[in-house]
Amino acid sequence: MSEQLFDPVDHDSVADSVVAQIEDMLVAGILKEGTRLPSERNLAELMDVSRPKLREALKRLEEAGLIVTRHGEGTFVAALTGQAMSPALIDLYARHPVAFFDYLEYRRTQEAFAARLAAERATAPDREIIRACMERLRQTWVDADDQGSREADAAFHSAVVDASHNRTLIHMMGSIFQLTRQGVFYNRHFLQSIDGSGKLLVEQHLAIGEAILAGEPEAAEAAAVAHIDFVERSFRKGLQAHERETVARKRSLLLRDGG
Amino acid sequence: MSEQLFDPVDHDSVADSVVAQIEDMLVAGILKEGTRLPSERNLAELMDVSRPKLREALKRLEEAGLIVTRHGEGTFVAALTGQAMSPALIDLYARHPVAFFDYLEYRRTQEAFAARLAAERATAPDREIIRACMERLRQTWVDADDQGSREADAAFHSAVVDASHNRTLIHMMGSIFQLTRQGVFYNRHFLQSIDGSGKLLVEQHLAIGEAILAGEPEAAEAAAVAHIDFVERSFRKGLQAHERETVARKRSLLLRDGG
DNA sequence: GATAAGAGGTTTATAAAGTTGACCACTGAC
DNA sequence: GTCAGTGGTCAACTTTATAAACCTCTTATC
Repeated sequence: MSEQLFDPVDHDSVADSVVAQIEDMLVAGILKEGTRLPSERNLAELMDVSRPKLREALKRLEEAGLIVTRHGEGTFVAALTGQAMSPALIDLYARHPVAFFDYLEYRRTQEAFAARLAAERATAPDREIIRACMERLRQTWVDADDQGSREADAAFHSAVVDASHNRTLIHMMGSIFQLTRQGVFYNRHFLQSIDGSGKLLVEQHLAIGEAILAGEPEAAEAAAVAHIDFVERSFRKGLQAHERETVARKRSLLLRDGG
Repeated sequence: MSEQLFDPVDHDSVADSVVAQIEDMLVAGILKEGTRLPSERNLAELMDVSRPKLREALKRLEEAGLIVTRHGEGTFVAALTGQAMSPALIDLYARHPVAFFDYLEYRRTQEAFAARLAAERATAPDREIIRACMERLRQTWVDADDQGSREADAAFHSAVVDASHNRTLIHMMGSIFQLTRQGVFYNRHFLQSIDGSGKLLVEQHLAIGEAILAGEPEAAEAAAVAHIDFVERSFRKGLQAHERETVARKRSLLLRDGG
């Protein structure tokens, strides 16, 4: 957190700007894996930069694992997802908070679907696992065990998806949980923005679990949607509060230093 | 609207970045009129730029009427508001869409307050003027007269504030209406984002007016809040739709050019 | 198999932008 | 009148970016 009223300017180079734009297009899904980029000469012209500077940017993107260049053939978006998201894509997402809202939007529909199917199809072993996860969620909250809570959260959602017995869903959600498991969005700022203590989160997880165990598809779906809605509202509020804090701090700096 | 998949990079100079940061601080209310900026040597160090480049930026801000420099004394934020907002501040606000939300937030409370007082205190002449404004709103909508609608809108809100008989409120809202009267936010994009036709807007204005004429403070206040809430929701939706359109267009460009 | 076009890869010279540092003039406090 | 701190100006140097030329690889065509 800066204590300064005036921030140092970015001094972004031309290559920095090119990298930023291409990364934004990757995050937004405009550029998908396998896509061939325009030739270097063409792209340099489109982006109004010199070819050496464009090449500098492309080299950095290649070193980050986001693109591949082939001598004599062209430049392509690298394979970013498969069984799991590539480290390159995970790192990219982590540096783009806006991706979190898309991530939640996707998760909302997928997890509502998963919760509904799980309520209909959970087997006895599925129920055992879900029950165990629920207990673990309670216990790690009581123990104020952050790392444990994160693992319990991911285990719970994974168990719900497994209980849906829909292979495609299980497969696709594997990549999504990669983000959660590696703590991409579970950072200090995020956790603080939610309810202070996290108790509401635990209760929401338990509500989903109980609806599944009771075999109530509508209730399970509604609880899953409510959970993700809550997370999104909290996160948005946290961002807005952070922005206001920054502005207020700068205002107070001005008063302190004389104005 | 760009038809290109890749946009030219900004090529912002160091001076551009300095100007942008200081303008942001002016819009955010961090730097207020009369405030003395740090010395050039100090500010250059804080912002991590050379002194000649800082001076280039300050010169542009001075030419824009936002700051004043005095040889041997220092650099100060110019007088930006008084009876009315300075052209410099109006121009600055126009270039910062985020200011619109603050503007609406401020208007919401002020106009709710004004509507309530107007319902309690409107005299017979006040009512005549408000009635005439309501008729003008209806007529300009029927005639599809955009310019007339804009003028009728401002006249109506101004009449409501006048009917409140609170001198401070009348005085303060004068500057706010400056923005509306000069069409700062009533641009094509904004009008399109609201309901397509604007009929709902007219109905909301009439609801406020009718509550005032009927002498119902609570109803007048609620109608004013609902009106501003509607405008804000519509504008926010318009911005989001615009962003999605841009992303979708770039995606379709990729498919068309081969991918 | 040879050729051509279009791709990526490298290097040099030049131009543009930015920084460093020194000095001048004005203002206000003492 | 002096001094410190402010804005104002300018030259020399460094860094960044651009333009242009050339090399090497790949693929399609004949």
